[in-house]
Amino acid sequence: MTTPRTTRLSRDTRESARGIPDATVARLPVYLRALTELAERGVATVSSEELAVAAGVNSAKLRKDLSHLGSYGTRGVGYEVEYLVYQISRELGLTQDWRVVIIGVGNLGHALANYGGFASRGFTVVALLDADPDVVGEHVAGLRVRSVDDLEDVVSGDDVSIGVLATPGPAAQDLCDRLVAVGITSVLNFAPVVLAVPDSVDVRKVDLSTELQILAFHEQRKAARVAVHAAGLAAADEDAAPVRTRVAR
Amino acid sequence: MTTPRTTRLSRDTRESARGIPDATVARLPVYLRALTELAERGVATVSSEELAVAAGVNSAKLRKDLSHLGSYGTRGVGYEVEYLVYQISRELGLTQDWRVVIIGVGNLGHALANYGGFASRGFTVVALLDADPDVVGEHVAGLRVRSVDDLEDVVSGDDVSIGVLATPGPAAQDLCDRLVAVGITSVLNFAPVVLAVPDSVDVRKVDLSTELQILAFHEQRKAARVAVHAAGLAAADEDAAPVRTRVAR
DNA sequence: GTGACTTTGTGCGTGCGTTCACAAGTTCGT
DNA sequence: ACGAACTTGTGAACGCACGCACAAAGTCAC
Repeated sequence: MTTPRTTRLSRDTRESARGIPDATVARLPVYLRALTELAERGVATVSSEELAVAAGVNSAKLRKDLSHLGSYGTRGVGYEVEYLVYQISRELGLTQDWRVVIIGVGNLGHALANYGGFASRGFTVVALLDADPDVVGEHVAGLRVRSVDDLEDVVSGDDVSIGVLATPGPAAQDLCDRLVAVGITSVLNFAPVVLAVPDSVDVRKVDLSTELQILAFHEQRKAARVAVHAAGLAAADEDAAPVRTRVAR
Repeated sequence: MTTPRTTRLSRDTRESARGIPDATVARLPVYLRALTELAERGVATVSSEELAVAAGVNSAKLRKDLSHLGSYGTRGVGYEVEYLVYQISRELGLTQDWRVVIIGVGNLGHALANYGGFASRGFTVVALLDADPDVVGEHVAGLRVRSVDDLEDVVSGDDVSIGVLATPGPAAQDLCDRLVAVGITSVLNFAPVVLAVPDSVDVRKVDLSTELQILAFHEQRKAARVAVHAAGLAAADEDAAPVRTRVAR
């Protein structure tokens, strides 16, 4: 979701050779994390039911997801943890190192640069860029912050494939355009804007404010339901009637 | 998706009177943001097509989404921006103030506490909690960081309805349990763990590492496709033959 | 080797979400 | 007043995803 959810990731809906459904891909990292934990605890084998509980999904769904990667389980036994970790990692492309550039070293950029989860999974932050001259030159997470003016140099020179935008909203589209122009094809966007990119570029958006608003909606609905129950059905009818007038405006 | 997807938000699938599909709810904040921008630019009226472009969705989908809220458009004209902003805000529950507590004031917690998008949309951070004695007592975003020991006091005393977990993974489940115990029914989880909660509690998870891994998958697939094309169809056929399984699977 | 037991892999029905395409309603020019 | 142009709201078709339920395949005890 997704959702949070996704932006333009299914430009090619044709079921390709190893066509793994997007919904499955989105869950693989969760499985991977659960499996890694199991491995660290020394667990050698796991059933779909156990893993499903750990990942917070239905066991049938888990099995179907894994079946898209191949038949890596053993009936009557389960899945070998280490082996499955490797297979999922390979499928996700985590057996190679991905070079990442983070643009925007404010509060969020700091957090991202220091986030251990990146480095631990084959992602290497190769550069931090910021537009603020006061920030440029600072050392964050072992890297010297460089100016956004160097964007083209950094991305072209080094073999960077993923750009992370942690800037204020207004700056994001321009920087995104520049990233795309230098050949970046994957962008993780934390700025509160909808980025326009060519079809060949994948964008995923993470929006804190959006998530809170979705929670607020459900929270409100829960509160309303309780209120209706408390007030009885008569009150609910009163509410429903005026809504019809509102349709006519 | 997206994507960052959702955890157990459809416990009650029954299409209620105002039953708005989850997929629609997830997009309303995006529409709201686009509309707010238009309003600030002084735009009075917008067509579904224009708004759809601004929000990065299909115009038919946009119209269907909005139709779930009621008939707020005018045929031949479009939607009145201010009015639509109000209607969506009301539907999302943003006309009331939601009180939020942030737990974990590390890099990410700092970023969250200082994030303008919260306050601007009816969310008030009423407390920051941390387990680290060195952090407790610091002032962040105009609030004094308090100890997690005060969690129960803070949440019960004040009328807090949403908890944000920005702690390391291992601490999250315990803190979540305590939040639930004191009556919190909505949790936004940044910790890299799958939280176990009662059905009555909504959890949304934001996972930076997951997002990057999904991007890596697509990036890898793009690279693979290019490689096949570059190698020519002969090579592709060689591949295809053994993978006749590819067709029949 | 055989039968009881466990667990995977998947065919199938169902429901949700997306998109098309068009009727219904509104404005504008003449 | 009327027709052309526009735009919303929605019926209907389609496709994807989920989850049930079971056959296939393996293990274990004896």
